[in-house]
Amino acid sequence: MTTKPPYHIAIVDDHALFAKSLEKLINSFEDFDVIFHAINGFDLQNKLKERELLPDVILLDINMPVMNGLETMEWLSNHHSKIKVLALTMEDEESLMIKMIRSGARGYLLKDIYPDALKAAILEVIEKGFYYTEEVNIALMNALHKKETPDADLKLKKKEITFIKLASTEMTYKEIAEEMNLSPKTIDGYRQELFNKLHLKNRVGLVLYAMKNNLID
Amino acid sequence: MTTKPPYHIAIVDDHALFAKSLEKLINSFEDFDVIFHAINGFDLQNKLKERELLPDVILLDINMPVMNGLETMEWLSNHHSKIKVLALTMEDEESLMIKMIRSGARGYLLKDIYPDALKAAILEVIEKGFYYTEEVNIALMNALHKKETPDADLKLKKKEITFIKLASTEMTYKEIAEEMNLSPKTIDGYRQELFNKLHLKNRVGLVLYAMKNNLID
DNA sequence: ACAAAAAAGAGGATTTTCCCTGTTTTTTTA
DNA sequence: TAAAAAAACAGGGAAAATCCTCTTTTTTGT
Repeated sequence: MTTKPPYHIAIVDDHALFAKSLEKLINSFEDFDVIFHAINGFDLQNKLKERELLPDVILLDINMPVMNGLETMEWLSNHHSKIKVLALTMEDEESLMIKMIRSGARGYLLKDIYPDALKAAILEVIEKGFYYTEEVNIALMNALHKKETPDADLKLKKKEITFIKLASTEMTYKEIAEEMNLSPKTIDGYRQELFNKLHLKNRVGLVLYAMKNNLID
Repeated sequence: MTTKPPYHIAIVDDHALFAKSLEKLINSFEDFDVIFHAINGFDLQNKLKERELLPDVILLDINMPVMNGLETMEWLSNHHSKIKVLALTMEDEESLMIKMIRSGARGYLLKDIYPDALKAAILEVIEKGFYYTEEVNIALMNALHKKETPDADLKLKKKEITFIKLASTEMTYKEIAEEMNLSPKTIDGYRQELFNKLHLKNRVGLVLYAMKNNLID
């Protein structure tokens, strides 16, 4: 399966100014053609359905409000595994990087790279199938070498997430119990369970966990 | 003082990919010319010093690591008050918006706007001297109408900030007291004082305050 | 140097959080 | 449909956090 120029690119990013600028930049590269722009994962799903021409490469922003990069990546892996995806993000968070790659992203780029690097990355993804920078390699090594604390991707239940969000406010547990229509003792059970499996010492730890995992803010 | 085309624009943003893309976009507008790109406030200072041609408008990103948008804006007001500055940011935080405008920004743009809106904004800044969107006007109104709660920019003492940072960890107050070489009772005083003046109900509130004000993370 | 202000510290009581070991109820699954 | 698993709930106690009023020490302004 050899892809031939012009290469078709799609951009998924909720910041129109960035997306449109990027489109112009990429179109200025020889042999590259931006075929559409989606503002989030849902929009991407619709646009992929209604078009017969699929992109060769998708540049996927990770931080989006409606359907974020990770969810979108998982959907893409299941429905369009042939399309190569380059994740695009503002900050390099190691854990997120790992998750994106595990979900099928072919590369991971920070938005502070220079245009030439982007062009090289897209080309490499098309030709070699992946593009890994030094940072990504280091993160991958770290992930492999850590025997303990896979800690990162254990799944929380809906009620646990609801609880964490409420615990990350000024409400008391009693108030949270009322809000969730559960006994304070049940709430206490949630708390204890979460403390145990997330290795937390107190409620502040829970708030910090919520922050790091984008459950709040 | 009438500015004539071509209009000279400078971009200050640490994300090279965005900055370079934006440059291409703006250069594609008629009568607009990007004369340089700086990656933060310091870089901007240097570039303004070493050039004889000054920009008419600066597009200034607010979230930068080295010298952020607000600090840069204040320097610009003092040293280059004739250059019009449009603040550019990912998210609309009302308090930050107010601060930027108070420091001399002529307008405030979110990165999710469309290119046409950017072009219109730059033109309006050049012609009318300012560009205020609906959001900014609302924020300004809110700021004016709020008699109480200037709440936002009250000054915290060094030790209070140290305390808040430590309170935003899993340490107990006793441990924090040891860390700061103070009696637990003194720490309790700090806590109470902060609760009172920030209108907080508990320690979680303090952590949330620290988050919102970038004292942590 | 001295009064005023700010910072540090204390006593003591109440509430909330935290922790452990259980039972009862509901849901899942073989 | 019976057994197993998960979810909800409870008692009771220790630790931490919260709240109030108050005294002592240090710093500051003039």
